[in-house]
Amino acid sequence: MNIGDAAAASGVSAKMIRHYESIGLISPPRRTESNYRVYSTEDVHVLRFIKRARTLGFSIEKTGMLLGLWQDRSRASADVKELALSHISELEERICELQDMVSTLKHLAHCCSGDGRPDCPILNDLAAPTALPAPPRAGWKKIGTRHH
Amino acid sequence: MNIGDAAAASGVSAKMIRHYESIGLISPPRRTESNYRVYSTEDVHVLRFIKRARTLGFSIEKTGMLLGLWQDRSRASADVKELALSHISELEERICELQDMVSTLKHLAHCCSGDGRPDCPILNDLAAPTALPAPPRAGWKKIGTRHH
DNA sequence: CCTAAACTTTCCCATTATGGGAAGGTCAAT
DNA sequence: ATTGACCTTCCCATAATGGGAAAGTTTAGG
Repeated sequence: MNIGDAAAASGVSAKMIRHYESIGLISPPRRTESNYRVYSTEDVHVLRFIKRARTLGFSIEKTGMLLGLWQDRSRASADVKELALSHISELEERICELQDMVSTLKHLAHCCSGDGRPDCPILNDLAAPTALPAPPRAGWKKIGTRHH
Repeated sequence: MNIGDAAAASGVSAKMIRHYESIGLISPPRRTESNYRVYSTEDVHVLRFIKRARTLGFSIEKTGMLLGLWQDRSRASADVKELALSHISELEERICELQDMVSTLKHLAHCCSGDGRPDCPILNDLAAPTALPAPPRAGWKKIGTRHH
């Protein structure tokens, strides 16, 4: 099967198949005499595995680890589970960050009349002098006082 | 004030201040005779505004729009609100996607014994032949049958 | 006054994952 | 033989950020 067929059969674009090969996620397939890549149904299984892992949000690096575990018949399921759990944690952290943004924005939007008048609590919030963790370094010089 | 001070006062790194200038998000500040960028406290306000917008997850492009509205005294708060609401929608969509991943993964991890045995529902799921929307193109040729 | 440290400048490169597109070779069907 | 659909490699682009080099500037200490 050529790369286009493997792409259609796996859901991974031809472009990405070549990319995965170039970064070593999958091994280079054999080639026809005319240099076309040739894939087996086994290769397609691997590509689907990758596709599914990516769909679940695993980075390519972690996908590679999962692939390694998958192909290691003597793996411990504990290793896989650990990978999955740490990934869940990362996802949940990102969710929290996004939820924080949403709740702040919802509050601001709720307070905004949303009519033709210019006054806007959303802009006011964005423009509010936020207390920074580290205050400016020792008194800045006034601008325009330096001459060389 | 030099760029380092503006960075400390705004929470935006010097690197990013230059970057924002290069993409036109902020206007080029005047320079000293020795070519150092000079910032006013007004510039710092702008940078803080950007920082806050970025913290709330607005893309740089949308941040630029917000900045434009902020500086337009005759804006309608409805425009700002619309921007905010559409941003909220995007965030919520991303949250949903992440939550889908998490719930699938939690289910799989729950089903995984996580011990020393190799059998693992997580890997089984990843390896499961997923039904693809578009099936492979008309019957692939068997491999290795082509000779030129 | 000189030197060293701290700062600034520009420029290039890396990241993550994906796609677009060009230029050229190959294959299959008309 | 021509045409259209493939394939190949190579370069570039995205979004936002940072790292680091090489060179110039400023400032503080001695």
